[in-house]
Amino acid sequence: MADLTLEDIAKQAGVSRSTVSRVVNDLPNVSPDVRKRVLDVIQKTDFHPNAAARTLASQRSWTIALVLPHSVSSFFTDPYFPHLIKGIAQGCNQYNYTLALFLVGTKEDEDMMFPRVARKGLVDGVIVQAGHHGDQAIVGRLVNSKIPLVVAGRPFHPNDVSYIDVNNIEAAQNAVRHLIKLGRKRIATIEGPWNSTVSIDRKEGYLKALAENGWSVNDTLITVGDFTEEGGYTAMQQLLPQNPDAVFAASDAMAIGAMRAVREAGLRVPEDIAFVGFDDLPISAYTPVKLTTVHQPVVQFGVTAVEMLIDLIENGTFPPRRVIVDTELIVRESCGASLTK
Amino acid sequence: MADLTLEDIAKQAGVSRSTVSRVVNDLPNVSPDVRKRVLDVIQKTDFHPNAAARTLASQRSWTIALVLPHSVSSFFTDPYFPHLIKGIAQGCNQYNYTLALFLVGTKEDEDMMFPRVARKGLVDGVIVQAGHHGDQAIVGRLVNSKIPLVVAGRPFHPNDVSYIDVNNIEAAQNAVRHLIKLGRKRIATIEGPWNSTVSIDRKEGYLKALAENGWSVNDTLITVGDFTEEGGYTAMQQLLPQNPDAVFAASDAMAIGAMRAVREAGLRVPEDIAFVGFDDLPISAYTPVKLTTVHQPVVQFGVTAVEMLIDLIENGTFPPRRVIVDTELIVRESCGASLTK
DNA sequence: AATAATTTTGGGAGCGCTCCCAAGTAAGCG
DNA sequence: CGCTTACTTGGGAGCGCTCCCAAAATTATT
Repeated sequence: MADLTLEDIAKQAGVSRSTVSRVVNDLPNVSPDVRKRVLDVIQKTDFHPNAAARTLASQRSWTIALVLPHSVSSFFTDPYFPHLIKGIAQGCNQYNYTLALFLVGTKEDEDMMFPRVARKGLVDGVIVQAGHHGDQAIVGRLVNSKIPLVVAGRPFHPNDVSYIDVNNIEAAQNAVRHLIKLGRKRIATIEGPWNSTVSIDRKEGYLKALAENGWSVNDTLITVGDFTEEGGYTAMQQLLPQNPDAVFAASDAMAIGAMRAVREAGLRVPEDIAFVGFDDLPISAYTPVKLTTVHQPVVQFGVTAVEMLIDLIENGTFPPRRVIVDTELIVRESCGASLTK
Repeated sequence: MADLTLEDIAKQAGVSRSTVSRVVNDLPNVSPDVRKRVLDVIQKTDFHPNAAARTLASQRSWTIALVLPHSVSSFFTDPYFPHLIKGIAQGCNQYNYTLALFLVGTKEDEDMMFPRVARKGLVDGVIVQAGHHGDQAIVGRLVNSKIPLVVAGRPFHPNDVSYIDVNNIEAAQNAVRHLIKLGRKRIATIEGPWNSTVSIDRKEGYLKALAENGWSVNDTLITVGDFTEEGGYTAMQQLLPQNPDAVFAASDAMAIGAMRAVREAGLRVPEDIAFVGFDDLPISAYTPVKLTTVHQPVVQFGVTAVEMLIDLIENGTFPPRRVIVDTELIVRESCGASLTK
């Protein structure tokens, strides 16, 4: 009931503190009967070793930090974040780590978070969500602090940092390839804002798909949104006069907004204009015309990020590790695949 | 650069370990010039005290746990969770606490989480999201462990536990009152599942609003959903033959599904049937007919939960504290308020 | 100027573990 | 049966802090 220590358990089991420690940590070289006796006492007394003492003595906290810069309000609407959190929490559970969460909204938040994460004795390593230009300051400070670090999403300056990212380029390329294969000729894109690596890569995939078919790029078929429904709507209005017969949107939210613009213009999806989105939002399966989109395995992504980080913690941070995760194209109605059957 | 200790700083500043400790912890009884000298060394060397050592010596970790049972998939779609996390993270920042996040999906997760949270030296207190019947086991174990605990959401057995909840009863009552004031006569409700206190309370609010007007309850105007869009749609189909002229839905998702059913039946919102929802989802401001709904101050709710917990940590857990947070009715189009003008 | 009251400073003890080394015990082998 | 080689066990030292108490320095009081 009261606060027990190793020594208390040792006394009750008639052994030494060291032996109890060995049992608790599941180390070898303890005779079976002694181990059992100690285990019984531990069970009976519901003993749990003090985490702080263990951390102090072993210089390992078995805790990792997840740093989420949430300047973007998409934190509240994009299911990416809950899925990422779930994946990372799951990875932590699996490897017996505790997860410390740092939401960084303001510079003050950052200054508060930083010493905690960088100082010894609290966390063994850090996963930081980056990929937006505004996150680079945090990433830089983290890199300088020499703590084991995994960046989720490709950072702007990926030298010497370990990161995990979705294969945005190939995913986008596949999406556009799919539209080409379905016979679309004037394929437009609504890209994301310039300040994220995600946008940059998805656009590159679009361009590569055109290039591999020997198509030239038509700049009037390229517009830029801000990853929101509104942004997609506005971008589509600019696109409409160019008579595209297909659109690859760099996010589902933008695709949904763009389809709304198409509907309001009296055109049909997918007959007149086909759509492929990106993200596989839950709602994309329920839109008036169900959206064909790129699905990212976000939960698995989170688990893998944890595994990478543990590798860095245990085996050193050099050389930096890279993991690029593949995606899946979910074919539904908006691309018009069913029309050609 | 290397790992500094209090002793190192003390040597460099020409004082004792104790004095540095006093400066670091901002304690009185240090002469101004000595304090400055120590502060300068700390600044120059970028020293941060070791968290584990501090925790071990002071028996305070300055960390709180947030336990989120996420059996329900609404974790990924309901912005309630990100907002709650944000509020709690914000509260932690404000009071210099670190947040440890535990996502509990399975029984194994629970068994993993539990010793961590209950054992000394890791967290000083716990906030657990409850209010669903399935969460009661976790709440029970937490209560038994005697660790300072705040439940977010009214638990099923609220005796001797401190909790914070939204004023669901009054909020629902106000919503229904609003419909009554607008002249609606056959007001139906789509309630949530039986296994959550939220559902129970929102239904009670509905009943109270009828009662205070001397209306009798018409059981055929009461249906039950599961908080999802689909559930609302199905419930509304049952309701339609009863010719309600208004519906109070216990969640926005259900309201949105129900409005879809109304539209498909060829009826108009709000002319034929008025709607009030609950939750104020971001999408509710963009539905074909903008949804009148109850807004909950979730971020502030989270901050307050942290404040409650800190109070329990510092001043003991007895007597249990209660906080009931007020809500706001957001009047948009679906209730028909603008029709009567 | 001497004493008392107060403030500032230093150092020992201890928080509850892990890690290392030495001592003790059992097993292996000619 | 004595010796080497394993395995098992116990205890000291130390992780880097906080807290307490006593010593030293400063200030107030008569």
